[in-house]
Amino acid sequence: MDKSERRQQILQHARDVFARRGYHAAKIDEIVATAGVARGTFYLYFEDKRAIFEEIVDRTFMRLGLAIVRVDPDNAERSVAEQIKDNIRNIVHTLLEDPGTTKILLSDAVGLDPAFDRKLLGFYEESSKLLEQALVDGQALGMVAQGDAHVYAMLTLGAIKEMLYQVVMRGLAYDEERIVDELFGFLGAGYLRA
Amino acid sequence: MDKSERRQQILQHARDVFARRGYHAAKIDEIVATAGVARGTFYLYFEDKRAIFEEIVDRTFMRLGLAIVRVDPDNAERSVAEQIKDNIRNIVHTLLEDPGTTKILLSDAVGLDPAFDRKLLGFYEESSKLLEQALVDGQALGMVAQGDAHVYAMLTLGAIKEMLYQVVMRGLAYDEERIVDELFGFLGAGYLRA
Amino acid sequence: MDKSERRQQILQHARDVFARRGYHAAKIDEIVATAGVARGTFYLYFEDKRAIFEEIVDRTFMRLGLAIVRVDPDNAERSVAEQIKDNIRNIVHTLLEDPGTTKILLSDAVGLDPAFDRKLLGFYEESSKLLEQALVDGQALGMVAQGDAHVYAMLTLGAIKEMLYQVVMRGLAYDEERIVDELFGFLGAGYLRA
Amino acid sequence: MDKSERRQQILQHARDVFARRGYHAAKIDEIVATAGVARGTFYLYFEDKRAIFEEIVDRTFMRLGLAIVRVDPDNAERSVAEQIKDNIRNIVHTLLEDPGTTKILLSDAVGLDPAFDRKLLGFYEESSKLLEQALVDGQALGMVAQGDAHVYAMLTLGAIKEMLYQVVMRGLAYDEERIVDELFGFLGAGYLRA
DNA sequence: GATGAATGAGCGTTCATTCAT
DNA sequence: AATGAATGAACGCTCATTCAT
Repeated sequence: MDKSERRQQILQHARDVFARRGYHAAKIDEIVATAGVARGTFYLYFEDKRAIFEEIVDRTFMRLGLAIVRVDPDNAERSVAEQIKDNIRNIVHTLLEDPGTTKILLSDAVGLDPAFDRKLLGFYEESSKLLEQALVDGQALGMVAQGDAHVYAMLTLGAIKEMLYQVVMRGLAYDEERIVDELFGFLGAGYLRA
Repeated sequence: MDKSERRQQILQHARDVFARRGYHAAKIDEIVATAGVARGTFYLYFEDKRAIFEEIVDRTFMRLGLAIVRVDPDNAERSVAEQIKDNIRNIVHTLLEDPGTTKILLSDAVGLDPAFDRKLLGFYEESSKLLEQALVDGQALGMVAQGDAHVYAMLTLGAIKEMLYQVVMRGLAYDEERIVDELFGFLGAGYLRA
Repeated sequence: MDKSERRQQILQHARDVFARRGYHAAKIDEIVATAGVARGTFYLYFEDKRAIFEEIVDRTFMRLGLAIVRVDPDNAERSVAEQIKDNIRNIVHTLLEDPGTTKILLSDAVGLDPAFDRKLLGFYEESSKLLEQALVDGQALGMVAQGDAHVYAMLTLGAIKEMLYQVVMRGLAYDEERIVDELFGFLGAGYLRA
Repeated sequence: MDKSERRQQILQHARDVFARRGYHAAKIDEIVATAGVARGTFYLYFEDKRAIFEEIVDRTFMRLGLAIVRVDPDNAERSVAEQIKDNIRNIVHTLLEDPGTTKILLSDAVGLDPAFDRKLLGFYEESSKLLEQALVDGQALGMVAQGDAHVYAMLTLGAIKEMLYQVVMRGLAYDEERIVDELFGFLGAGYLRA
């Protein structure tokens, strides 16, 4: 087994243990036992417990980053709304294809400590900036309501996060496309009718 | 200083320390030093570290429970929508009048351990049940869009949570009524315009 | 309730708690709760936990001291053997009329710490000195076998202690006179027959 | 140093510290300092403080168990009495070859807590059952006085325990064979002569 | 590179004792 | 005298990390 496979193997099992136990209750002992390597070996591949956790989160951030495609207002084939829906679909799909990591991201990584909070906030900031930009573009095209695009972005983020949080934490059996449709419909028209 | 004042005093400072450090980085030593009591005194009033944290969260749950008023579809004075807005206002107000506790609730208490996760999930379940009922009533009156009320409730919850999370974590200076209006507007019409 | 009654009351309940829990597991809290006095009151009557325990043991030593009557070789009415038997009877009776204290003496007080060990050893030394003197007198009268009277005293002490230890620890239902007879018979003739 | 040597090393020094201080006054700190290992190392080899103490006592029980040989009434070479004397010799020898452990057994382990009391009582029960059986056999052969064999066993046990207790606690300089002879003589004929 | 025994800083908790009322 | 709230020294144990083999 070569170095990078070994690394993967540890990473994978660490993710399982973190997802099952949460950050603090996840012991290095359980991770190495699960991964089938010696305790010292763990430290050959990762600086410390915090680092491997951070890497798991960072990888998810990266996968999410790839899932989000910049909205192009001039795209002749797909409207801004469609592109937003595509993004929602990609995000939902990315997060639900690995529920363990999603649980780590939406639950275990939250409130870990001030430094991690900043990292999380930074990522959400970045993501909502992307969305915000798309919304501003959409507003110029009349496709997005006039209003605080920054707030819209936050609310959207919150709706997505909660939906997925509930799904992974409670094992709700919502179909991915169903989730996407609900989210998109909600963004489109809310639900209150005067 | 009588017993209940002393209890309050410890509770207050514990809340500050938890909010500043997060659950695990909050040491009993810092709590008692901040509260100006001896280590042993802490244990006269609280079973253990976990118990005081749980009490802080429980009290917030209770305050929130009081803030939420059951929506009455037959109320002649306030429409379902207005009552929902009142509830949003109450929730936002309750959480923003004590940002430290809100940070604890929305950040530190998340992913603490499986038992606490269940408690959290339980509270959100209960809250969204209330909202869901209101939405179902609203649907009967034609005031809420046909659609999965349970999903609407989750998305609403997520939007509120994220908005307040951002406000308390980043110290965003949004006016309470502004937040309420944005949330209500969002629930009312989303933002995407075909 | 006057001072000495109050003292008695605490002492009595302390004895019960020590007997039930053993020295270390007996908490001042339980003693005062059982005695129905405030924690501070305890310290008005006793120096500290160790002191009350020591007093319980000392009182038992004193009661035992009174139970043991110096053997008079010139006593015309009762032979040395009879006087020894009387002593055994008194000791057994004294210890079995208060099994809780006996358990404290034979179990809880043992191995408490080096200082207490010395106290115990001192008491046993003193007691066996008394017996030893009686045996030496008996040897002069030809009523006690020639042999190391000091050893005889130790073995006698051990036999009595073990018998009573078993009785109080296991609640064996031996009749006092039966115990006395067995002990006396044992001292008289052993049990091995060539 | 391999695992079992390291274990021995810790066990040995723990025994010394327990013997010197008694169970409660023996601190893990002193044990590890004496053994020359780190605090954590202790816990690699032993579950907790109680466990290492229990192991010390259990090992002594086991050594004693091996020292006691079932008495065979049909043994043509050694009479029941001789076999009993052999057993006394073995017991005395086993306990005096390691006075520290004997002090632990006869002093520190006594009255530790109800659970340990039961363990102790259980061992003494078992041991005296063996002796009792031998005595019953001896009675059938006319070599042991008619009488309550169970009581004889207890008294014998007590005599042995006290003798060794005094020897190890006070450092009495009795020769092993002397002790055996005294004990055996005592069992044989007691000392009172009408 | 891999191992796993060893390390030791760190923390929550207990409980005998004190002391202001 | 009585109370009981307050104290703080003390200690067992955990577990992430290191390092000799």
